[in-house]
Amino acid sequence: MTDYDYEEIEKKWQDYWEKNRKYEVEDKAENPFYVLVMYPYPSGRIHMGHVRNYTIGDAIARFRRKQGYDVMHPMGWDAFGLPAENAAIERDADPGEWTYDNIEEMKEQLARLGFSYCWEREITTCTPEYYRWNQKIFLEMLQEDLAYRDTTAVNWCPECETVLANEQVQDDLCWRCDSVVEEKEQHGWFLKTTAYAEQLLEDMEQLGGWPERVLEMQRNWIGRSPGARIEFDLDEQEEKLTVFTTRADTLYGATFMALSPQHRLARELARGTGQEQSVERFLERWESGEEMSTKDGVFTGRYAVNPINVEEIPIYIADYVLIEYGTGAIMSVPAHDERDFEFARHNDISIKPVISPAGKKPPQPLEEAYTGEGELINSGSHSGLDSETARAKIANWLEERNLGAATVSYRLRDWGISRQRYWGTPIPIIYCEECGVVPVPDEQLPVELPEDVEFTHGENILESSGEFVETQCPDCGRSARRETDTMDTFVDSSWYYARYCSPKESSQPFDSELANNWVPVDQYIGGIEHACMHLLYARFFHKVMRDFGWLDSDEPFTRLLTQGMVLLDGEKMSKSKGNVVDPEEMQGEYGADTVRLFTLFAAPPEKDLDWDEEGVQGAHRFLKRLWNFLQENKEQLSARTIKAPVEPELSGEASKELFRKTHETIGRVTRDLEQSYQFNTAIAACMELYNSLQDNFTPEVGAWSYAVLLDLLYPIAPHFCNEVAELLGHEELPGERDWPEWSEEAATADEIEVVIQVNGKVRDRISVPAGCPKEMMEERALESSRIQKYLDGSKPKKIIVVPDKLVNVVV
RNA sequence: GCCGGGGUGGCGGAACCUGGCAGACGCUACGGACUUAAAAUCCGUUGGGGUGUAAUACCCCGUGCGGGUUCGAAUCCCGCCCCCGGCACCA
Repeated sequence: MTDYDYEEIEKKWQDYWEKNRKYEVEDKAENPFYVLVMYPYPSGRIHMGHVRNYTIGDAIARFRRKQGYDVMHPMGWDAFGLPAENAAIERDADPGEWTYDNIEEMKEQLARLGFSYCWEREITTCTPEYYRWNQKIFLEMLQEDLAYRDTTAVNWCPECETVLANEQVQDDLCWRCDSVVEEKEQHGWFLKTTAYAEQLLEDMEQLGGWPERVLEMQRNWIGRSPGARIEFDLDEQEEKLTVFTTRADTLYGATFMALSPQHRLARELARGTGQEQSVERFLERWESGEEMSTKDGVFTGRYAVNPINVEEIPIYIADYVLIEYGTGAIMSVPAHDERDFEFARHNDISIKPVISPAGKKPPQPLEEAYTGEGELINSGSHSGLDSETARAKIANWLEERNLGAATVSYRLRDWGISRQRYWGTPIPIIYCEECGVVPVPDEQLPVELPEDVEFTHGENILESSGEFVETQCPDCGRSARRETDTMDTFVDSSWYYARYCSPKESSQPFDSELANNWVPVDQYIGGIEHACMHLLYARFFHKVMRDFGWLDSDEPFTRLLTQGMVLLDGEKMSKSKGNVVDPEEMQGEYGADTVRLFTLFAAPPEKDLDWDEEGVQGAHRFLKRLWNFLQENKEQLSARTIKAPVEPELSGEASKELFRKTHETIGRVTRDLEQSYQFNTAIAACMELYNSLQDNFTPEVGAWSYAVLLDLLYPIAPHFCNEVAELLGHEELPGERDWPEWSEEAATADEIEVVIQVNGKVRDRISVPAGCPKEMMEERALESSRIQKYLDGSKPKKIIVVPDKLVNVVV
């Protein structure tokens, strides 16, 4: 009897897969299935989060292959980014070399875990062959007015020394390093994600295969809010004041206006009103960062005219008005908005109720704002309307007079992609004193990263390259300067899934025909932390590329699985806490198949998984038991070809039960994997089958049943299953043969144990033939002596019979 | 505050969609076998309480809390509590 030598076995099959190029797939597959896992940043070491992510992906890929699909399961590297550059600054390393070395190392680690990638499709985003297409796409967007340059307040991460997009700031902290983000005025390039806000929302209808949680997060992030834009005339001024409101129905109740302290008219309005000093004092307090509340504000000395009733209302500057939402100015209706109410009370501004809650009169004086809907009062010709109708009518009324219009406001901002860092895609723009902003012409792409740079903190490294910065204007030929910012690395990952379909394409980002054959990705797998970053950007890119005519589909990822985190003792693993479990160590100690098995068994994929070494040992024990079972029953299990037994030919209870259990298990595992990738329950079913195999082993069913078990476990523990099948002399290995078939009928027992209840409580169990008629079940139930006892000679009130399940006797 | 997800043994989790034996499967713990001994392995017990026996057995309670629907509720409905996540002076 030989021991289960996972080390040797795993090495052997990994070599076999590599040598025979088992996981390559044709560009034009007949039966395509695209499984994609979020590619890693090549930090040099894989961690448990990667292992979990890639194990799920690999099991899905192997399962679908066995189902007969042509599976594309590619892998690549999110190879631009800060760590390489920091290594260059701190250790004088070459960022490219550092990155490529890491890639080599991680590739080996992935291979040791037995992942079945199409390595010939590998992409590395820091190569000019890849990033030149970032540049191309950017220029196309520029042409279509989807990219623009602007100077605004941006998020600055002092640690990363770069600007961040709004999505990359979480609770005022940098998503990557958790530093507090600062506000800074800076120029930069933006992509018009807002132009697609509506589609990004609408097309969620097509994303039935996404977790509701992620869709909800994106919905919140986009923050659609339908309302109206309304223009207010200013007294003695040419300018108008534009506001956004969701409550145009309360327009008659607007008794003041409020501007954000950052509004461009904030200072200007006060000029010549005698309020200059108060305004100036307030703004200085505000600018110094003083803590303020809803009550804080100052009168500008000016008035605006409410367009609907021509009333003059005072204009204030108020701390509670945000510059970044709507127009940075609001019409204030204290009777119907809590904040406006508080401000009005504190600053002695009149409060005028214009909405009355269903059938009631608003109390006088008003104790609090009524923010609900109702019937319009004090609203001139619009009085008597309900809120909803009034909103439409008033918007119409304004539009006819050119004073406003119905509009939709979004929380989503355009995506700022400029990064003041070296290790990224150069933005292909040239600044010429004569011609202004000039795009780099196609034939000059790629704009490559220069090597004559000095790696230092504190400044944009690209600036230090004379060779790079100094250039000629493509239009006029005079000397000009290149843009020295690089692109956000999320640009790379926004379209990489399409590049995998034609990774070596050299005349365009990807071959549309090939991409349309694979895209959208059938199953995408990754962490939920990308819900409002990568997953939103990729959806945006996909729609843009569709509108360029490059893709047919509306969405990049049909189904999305967001796997949970890997924890240790309920805590996130981190180097600083020193509670990191090293995948390599685990794989060395128990083998890749065990690590894979445990990872998939310990929790459903979308939940967090607490790493538990005793659980790992349990998984290892299961494989060893299967191995030993083979060793002990080798002769009876051996077979060249696997033939499913036919039920009528079976003799004996054990054979029949094992036959039934095997069919049942195939059904359960197939459903678990196909519908929701619930590997944990699928594995539990396999363990049950093994338990039954031990209890009910017979030569006539055993060999087949054991072979089926290998098929079912193959996606999870591929080395093990192949090895065992080979030892048994199977002509075709689990990795090559089809997913087993089953029938519902064969999975159903001839005799079924049904429960007999009295008043809903189980009192007895009897065995009846499957499909037993109701009358017979009822009769048999009443015959039971235990039931008789409860009946106590009296007649049952009612009897409920559920075929093949139970009889409930009501007394 | 608004929205989404969740609450089941000592632990991870199953059954929830589609009402019908709660606790599958695994881990831990305990007891036993094997061993000079230990590890490994194997067998048994493992929600709480009780009755009973050599033993098979039997009864009551139990899925966050309170109500409802139903012959029957972890599952469906209503109200509440708690936890996790997203958004948040968003006009």
